[in-house]
Amino acid sequence: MPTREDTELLTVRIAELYYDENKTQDEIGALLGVTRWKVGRLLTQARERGIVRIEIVHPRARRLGVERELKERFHLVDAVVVPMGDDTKARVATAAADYLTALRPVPRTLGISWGRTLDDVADRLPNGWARGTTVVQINGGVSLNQRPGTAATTAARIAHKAGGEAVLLPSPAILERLETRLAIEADRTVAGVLELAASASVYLYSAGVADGSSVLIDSGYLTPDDVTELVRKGAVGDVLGRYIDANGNPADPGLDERTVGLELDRLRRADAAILVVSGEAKIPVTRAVVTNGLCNVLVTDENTARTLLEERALMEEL
Amino acid sequence: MPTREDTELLTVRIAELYYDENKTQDEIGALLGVTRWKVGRLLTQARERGIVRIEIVHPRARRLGVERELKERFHLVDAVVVPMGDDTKARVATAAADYLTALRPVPRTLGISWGRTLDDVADRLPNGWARGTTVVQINGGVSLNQRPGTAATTAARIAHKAGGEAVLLPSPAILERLETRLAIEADRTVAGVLELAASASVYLYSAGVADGSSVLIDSGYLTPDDVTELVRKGAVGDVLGRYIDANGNPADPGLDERTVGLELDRLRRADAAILVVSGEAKIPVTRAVVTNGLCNVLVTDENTARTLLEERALMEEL
DNA sequence: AACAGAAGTGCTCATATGAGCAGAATCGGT
DNA sequence: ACCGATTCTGCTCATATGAGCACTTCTGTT
Repeated sequence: MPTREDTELLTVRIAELYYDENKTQDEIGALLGVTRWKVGRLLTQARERGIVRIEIVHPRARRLGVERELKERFHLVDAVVVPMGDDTKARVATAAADYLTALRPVPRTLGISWGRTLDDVADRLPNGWARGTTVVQINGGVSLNQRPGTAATTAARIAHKAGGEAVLLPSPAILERLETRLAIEADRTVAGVLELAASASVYLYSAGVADGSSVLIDSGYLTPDDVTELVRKGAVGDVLGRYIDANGNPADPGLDERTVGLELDRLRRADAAILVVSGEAKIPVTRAVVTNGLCNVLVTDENTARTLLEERALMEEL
Repeated sequence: MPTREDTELLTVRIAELYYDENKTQDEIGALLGVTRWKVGRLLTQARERGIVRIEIVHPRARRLGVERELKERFHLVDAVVVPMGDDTKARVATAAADYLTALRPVPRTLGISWGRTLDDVADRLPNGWARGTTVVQINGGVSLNQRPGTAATTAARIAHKAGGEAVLLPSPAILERLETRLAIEADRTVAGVLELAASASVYLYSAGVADGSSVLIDSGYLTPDDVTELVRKGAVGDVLGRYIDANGNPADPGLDERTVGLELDRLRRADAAILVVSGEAKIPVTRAVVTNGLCNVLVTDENTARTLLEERALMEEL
């Protein structure tokens, strides 16, 4: 009787002849003394069982299978997953730019956050990616930043490449007192921008990690101690400058009320709320965003995607 | 006009849909707005240009392409090349065992050398690999070895698994004086074995490196100094206990005349002279054997094979 | 501007291949 | 040892695919 071992060896030989030598299944059958149907079946098995591995090696390759799983498990409209590489972050940014360029209908108004990731995406958008799209900032700026103007230039660049207008949010990200926030939001300019932001159909944003590396610390809005305290309260990271816990709720409601920018709830009703994230550290925030409907399109790397899916799979086993 | 970049991206998308999503070329064409013929052509390109990489992942996988090149360049009857892995040596041994098992016609008499490699091959031969094949040792034994009997047991094991008889060569590998060698070869038993060895149709042997690691040093036939001297004379390694230079000639004719065993020339006229080698260190001997017709079947690892081919390619560029 | 050669395109047609199915072989439990 | 259930096998047939071929479109040269 043919043992498991034998069949496997036969399968390997068949795979070699088929994929390396471009022989036809018929020829292989004749050569190895099996029917061509068996050859076909063993080839299917070989692919299924991973003996034959077909890989697409390209910086712009995607992981369609993982994307499908993500969409299904997290009820997303779309997902873009790029394979890992030494330039993973760049690949994710390129993928986001590609996605935005291909997005139909082309958004009349696009709301964006700011940060390193968004900057990378702006870099990679081609000129003419849209025709006359208005780009509006959806969370408070970084006037205190060492690299002044980054937030503003990101929006300006994206708008410029679309042949459209950039609308900046002339406000700090976080204010010291609730009253100040209310006052500044009452200001006609700021109110107008926020209104425009709320009217956008598409949002593109990233997320920050709740640790010492936060841009909000760099920018002087928070101290490292503030962040430690936030983490103690359950914060996993920030979206649009707002720190959320694993359930997608503000980790510190008091702080949240002093934060200027789009309400997170608005994201749930957007045509496209596109979260762009990459890197091991951001997995917890990403999970929070994705499990709580704070985005409906996720652009990320394979590692992040798979981690999210694994955890979810484990949970379902209970 | 479509730029190179565009086409490449299109190719990647097509490859993903075809290989990851099992869509038909027709469907892909419709989906991406190109004719199905273009889809087919781009897929061919993708394979050629390495964007799509198809790999057979299995310890018993082989490298048929490299094998073909080896056969052609070195005028071999056959070549077996296994992919690298953490168990490369084991793979090569298994491949040699497979080859021997599949060899037709089944040899009535098989001549073998001894050593670690041959031992590994013996281990991996299945019971009943042949029916009644006589296994004869073709070079002097290792009576002085710390692990006594290895050489004898190798032959015995191979013979046993074939349901045949083992014939051992009861002689030291190297003698101190030419006269002694002549005397021992004149002895009826030894002469008989050598005659039988010369009558074999198939030979299976490995090769040794000319350095301190040589089994002939371990066995006490040579001192490290002897080997250093041999290297000075151009020795690259030994085959059947005989040290050869890059041209396949005895590195030290005097020594060669004191070595007991089959003449290397006999290998050139064998139906199958199967060399089994693995490992970076053995590349020089392998090259010597292979370029000088001292084997007509080579069983080795991918690294060795590719190195031999590259060198050859370089030479041809001149 | 004209043109030869190369590269690319859409097509026909022969062939390779997978889906689906009925019968054979094998398995596992009593 | 029996029989029901599953797996395996060889097949038909519809479909997917690559080779080959005119024809078009570039490209670079005079």
